[in-house]
Amino acid sequence: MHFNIIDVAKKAGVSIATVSRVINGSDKVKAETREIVMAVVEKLQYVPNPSARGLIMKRTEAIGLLLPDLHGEFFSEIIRGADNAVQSQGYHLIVSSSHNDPKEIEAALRFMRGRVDALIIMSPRVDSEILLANLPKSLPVVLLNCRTSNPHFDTIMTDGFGGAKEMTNYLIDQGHKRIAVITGGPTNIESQERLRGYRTAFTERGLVPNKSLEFEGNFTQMSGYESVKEIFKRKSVPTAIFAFNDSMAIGAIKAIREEGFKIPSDISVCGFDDTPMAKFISPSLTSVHVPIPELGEMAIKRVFDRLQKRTKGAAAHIFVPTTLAIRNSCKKINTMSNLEKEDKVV
Amino acid sequence: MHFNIIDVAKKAGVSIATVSRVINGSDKVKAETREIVMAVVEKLQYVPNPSARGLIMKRTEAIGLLLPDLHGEFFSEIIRGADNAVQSQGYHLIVSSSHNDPKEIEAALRFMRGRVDALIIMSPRVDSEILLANLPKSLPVVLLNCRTSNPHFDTIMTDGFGGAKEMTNYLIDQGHKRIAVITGGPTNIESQERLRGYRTAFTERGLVPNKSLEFEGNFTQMSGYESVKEIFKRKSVPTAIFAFNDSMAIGAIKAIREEGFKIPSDISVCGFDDTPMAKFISPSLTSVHVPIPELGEMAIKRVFDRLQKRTKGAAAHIFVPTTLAIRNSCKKINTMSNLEKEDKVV
DNA sequence: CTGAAAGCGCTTACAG
DNA sequence: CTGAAAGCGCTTACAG
Repeated sequence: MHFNIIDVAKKAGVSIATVSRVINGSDKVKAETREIVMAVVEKLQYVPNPSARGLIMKRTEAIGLLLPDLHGEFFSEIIRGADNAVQSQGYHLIVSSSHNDPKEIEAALRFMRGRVDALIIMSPRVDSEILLANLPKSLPVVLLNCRTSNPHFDTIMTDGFGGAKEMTNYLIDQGHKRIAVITGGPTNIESQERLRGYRTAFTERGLVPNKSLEFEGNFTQMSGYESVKEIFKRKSVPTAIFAFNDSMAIGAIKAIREEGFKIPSDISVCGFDDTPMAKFISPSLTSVHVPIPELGEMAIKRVFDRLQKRTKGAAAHIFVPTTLAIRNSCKKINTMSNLEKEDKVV
Repeated sequence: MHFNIIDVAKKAGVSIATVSRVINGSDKVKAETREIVMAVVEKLQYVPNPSARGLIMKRTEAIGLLLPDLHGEFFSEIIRGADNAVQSQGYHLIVSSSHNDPKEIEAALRFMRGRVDALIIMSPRVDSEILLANLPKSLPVVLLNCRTSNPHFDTIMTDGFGGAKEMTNYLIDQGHKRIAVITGGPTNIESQERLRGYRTAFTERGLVPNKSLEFEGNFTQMSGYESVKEIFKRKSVPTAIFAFNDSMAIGAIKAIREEGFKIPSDISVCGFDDTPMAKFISPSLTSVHVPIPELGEMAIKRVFDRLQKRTKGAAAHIFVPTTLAIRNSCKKINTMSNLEKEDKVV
């Protein structure tokens, strides 16, 4: 049903070697011959078998992208950036997602092997680090926001520590003292970094971060919502809530309103990532801006550098700074009115 | 650097045929032999070359998913549903996105050919239909929300017409007469269906749909925002705005508020798709519920049915009904107060 | 400029 | 139960 190179060769009256040369744009083919072959290729809609090609050329023209999850806008923005960058090079992206436990990651890694020329991995779970060590040395790999103990790989790291610290400082500067955080869980490296930044902001000012204000979420809207419900069971409510991503912030906002509080006048809320959604919700969400599609682009660029041997040297470790996107969901604290609220909740 | 089947055979002291049998779980291998081979496989971390395998077996254990775009939560939810279904069968998903013009679709299709055992295609752009005709007949294909003139393919269609009609009727029942829509553009089949549903709701009641209330968006938040800005330049403001997806509804809400109107008391807003976000924003968004991850799952299920020859017969055409998710962004109209608003805007 | 032939790494009848 | 050999569809030195 599919035509192969022999069919084309026969129909064009040449050898398969010549067909191959035409397909691959070799310059040592007579123009006339090329035209004959091309005409047959067109007519037969011939496309070379990628397996046969991959087998002999050891090149697949595909880049693998391994993603942990697919909730919210964050990962689709990563894919968007990566796909654009890849397509501009005539390559293709093979995305594999929903990998949260080591077994699945291993299966995905095995699958990718031999099917891609390079790999971009986002594996924020700490315990999946070991798997990465098993990757063949010959395969260019870029680790995106992974724990970075293996210096063999190129890495790109968002400054989660700095971003969270800056945001926390911003809140403290606004007079907030009781600042709750909703994390992304203890095994998530990005969450760990952000938590470290949050705590450091306090200690650098001689304050003591209050661990009872650290709540565990999992980056979904629902977990932001539920964490806030949890927060409101406590004796005193914080004046600000810092969710470690925008999805949880949105969930938090809903819960806060259900409890009868206004944002930002009663409670300030901020997020992390600055997904496209952030500026559209109301109040518009103050968030730590991460250049998300650019992250995907950078990873792809780095991969192509490796592939084209432009960089044979040591692994690069790129550190991506974050900025504060200040909008309307946080407000300078009015100490008096806040105390009133706390009373109300007891 | 990579070991191949010959390395394993040598090290295990058997032929490559035996290694192959062990790898593929053939039952005609002595248990003892199998163990020896497996031990070597483990030690060498041997993984069969997928190109060689694909070349001879004509099976890749991958399903292709062709997506038009990647904005918002809709497509990532599709991927999520599909990936889950695929993984449960030991298969893998190859996602290719950002294909909006026929050239890119063609490139993606060519790339997929030979790399996947089946294909799921979302190509809502009308003019890309021709490309699909060129797909090899031997490849199982499921068309997801595509124009469905080619009866050769399996199709899955969301009831955009019915959903939009139902929503429009709901708004009319609430007393709305001036209901603006923000579409997804004239070449998008899903938008066309929804627009048809919207118009039909009016005509079935003996009303005439007002074309000056149809605004063109492109499914992004920003286009929802800008469409509303456009709407407010008109002499009289509608009492309800029906955005053809949730992202545009969220953009619309922002713009409406900037113009000083309240939702839903001044203007009702509703969306389409019912993405996870919808219930979390405020006011919670009334939307046409589409079972998004299930759409991905259904497509995969259908593909496996084909692959396993369970269904050799004619193509299936699955029609997925939608339901109304009524929340707090739409309100029964108060005619008086609305007239006041219209005056205010002139 | 073109063709015959080797070889990429696997699977699978075919013998034994 | 196991091995030798053919063949999947391509590319690429090697001759000519």
